Amino acid sequence: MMVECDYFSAACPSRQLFDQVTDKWSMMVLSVIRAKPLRFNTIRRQVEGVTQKALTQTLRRLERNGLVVRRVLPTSPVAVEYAITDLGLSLQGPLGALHEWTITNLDKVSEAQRAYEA
Amino acid sequence: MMVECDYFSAACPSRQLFDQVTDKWSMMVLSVIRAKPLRFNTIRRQVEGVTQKALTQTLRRLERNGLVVRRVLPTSPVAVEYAITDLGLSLQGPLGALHEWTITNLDKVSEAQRAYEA
DNA sequence: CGGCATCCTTTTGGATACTG
DNA sequence: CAGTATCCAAAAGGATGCCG
Repeated sequence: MMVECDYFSAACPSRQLFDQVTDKWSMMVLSVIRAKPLRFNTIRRQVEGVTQKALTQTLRRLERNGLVVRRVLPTSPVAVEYAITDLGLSLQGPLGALHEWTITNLDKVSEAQRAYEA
Repeated sequence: MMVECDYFSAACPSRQLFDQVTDKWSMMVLSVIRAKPLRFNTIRRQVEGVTQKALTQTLRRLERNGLVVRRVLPTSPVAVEYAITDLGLSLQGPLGALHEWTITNLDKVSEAQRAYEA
């Protein structure tokens, strides 16, 4: 079933989802766990600049939205693994394209910024 | 020239650009002015929920990044028109794809959310 | 009409300490 | 190791008033 949704309506539920998937850290987290599931502190080390608090929040939201699954491994001490889901993988396409855009157009944007200051 | 940029490095300039183009209002503003240039208050009315302050900030940033051009029409009282640039148009592809994703996967996400609460 | 400036409230973010 | 809880600083957001 397709949800009825006006792109510009404040009530449109896809607006909120859009905000969540374009979150500052979500894209990077999804990327680092794409190849294989990773543990909390491994992700933390790879995503430079993320705090423990922010990473926890990001992972919870990703999990809640079905983009990531959390698995507790019964070792001692416990290990926790985060894996990307099929839904998460399907998001990577659009997200990657957007990131590609930022890379390829960084120069044009920088130039525009210099022009703007003048 | 392609910028050297490590996706996960905190110093990577594309990170900041990514944050800016995935801004809450940017996508909607770019969409509404896509067909033809619009004036400030017209945009404001179409993008439901945006405040005057937020719209001003969004437009300034879009302009600064070269995605939008601001034109002052010498009428009385003055009219100000915002038009999308070629760079802005090139961003619409990836941005639109991402928005498409949110629409088509809203159901799956909602289902995941229900599952998560349980 | 299209803003900018100010004020104030609310949200977010970082740092630190503590726990199973 | 993988968090939660707390506290404080910083940033964002809304409301209002004013101006060219």
